[in-house]
Amino acid sequence: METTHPATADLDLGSILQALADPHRRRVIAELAADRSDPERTCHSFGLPVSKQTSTYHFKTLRASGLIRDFNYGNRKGIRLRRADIDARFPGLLDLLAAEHSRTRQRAETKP
Amino acid sequence: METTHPATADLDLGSILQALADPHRRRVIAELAADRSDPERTCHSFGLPVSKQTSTYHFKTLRASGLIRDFNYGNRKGIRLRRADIDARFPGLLDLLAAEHSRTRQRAETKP
DNA sequence: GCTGAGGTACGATGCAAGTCGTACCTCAGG
DNA sequence: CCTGAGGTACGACTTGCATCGTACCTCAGC
Repeated sequence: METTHPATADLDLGSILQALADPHRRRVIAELAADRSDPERTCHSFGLPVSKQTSTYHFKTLRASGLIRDFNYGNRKGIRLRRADIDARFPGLLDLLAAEHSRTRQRAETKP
Repeated sequence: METTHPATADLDLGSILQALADPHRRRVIAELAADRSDPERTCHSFGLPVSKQTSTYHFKTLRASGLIRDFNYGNRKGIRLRRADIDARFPGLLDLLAAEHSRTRQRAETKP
C-alpha cells in the first residue's frame, strides 16, 4: 500500500520546503511545474544522476510531502504533479519553481 | 567583517529554500514577511527556543542565503528582511510565508 | 514460464546540519 | 573602568539525510 498521499488540507509547508531543498527533487518539481499540460510521467524520464534506490527514496519523499501523486502499475509507475492541490494551498509556489526552471534552461543554452 | 550579503542577482532559490527548510528560520522569516512595515528587529526578539550560539548560526545562515540583512552596532545587532530584493527575484515567496504565519497564529489562538 | 526492465525493502555508510560548551569580543551605562 | 547583555569563534557531539549494495517483487513480452 503505497497510496499514502496526504490530503489537500494536510499539506504542510515545512515538509514541502524540506522536499524542495534537495536539488534533485527541486529539479523534478520545477520540470513538472513548467509543463502546464501536467502529463503523467515516469520516474526515470527525469534522468536523475542517481541510482534506482536513491530515485525511489526521492520520489517517496516527494509523495510524502504531497507534491506528487503516483500510480502503481506493478512493473511501471506513473508520476503526476498535484497542481490543483498545491495551487489551492500555496498559490504562487509552483510559479516560482517554473520560473526558476526556465531560468536554468536559459542559462544552460547560453553556454557553449 | 560580517557584511557578506549576496547581491540581488545572486540570490539562489536553492539556498533560500534550504534556509527556509528549518522550522526556526522559517518562523523568523514568516514573522518578518507578515509585518509589512519591515521594522529593524533584534535577534532575540523572535524568542527562538535555542541557545545564543545556535541563534547566531541560524541568523548567519539566513544572511548567507540573502533573506535578511543585518547591521552590526557592536554590542547590538539589527535584522531586516530584504523584502524588495526577494520580491524582485522571487515574487510571491514572502506572501506564502506570511499567509502561513497567520495560519499558524490562528491555530494557536484557537486552542485553549 | 522464463527473462528483463522498473521498482521496493532493508541495511550500511559517509557527510552535512543543528545543537551546545567554553572562551572571547564589543560597547552602553553605571 | 568595570560589568553585563548581546554576539561571535572554534570545537565537539548527535542526529538526520542522501547515497548505494544486496536482495526481492511485479508484470509485459517473448
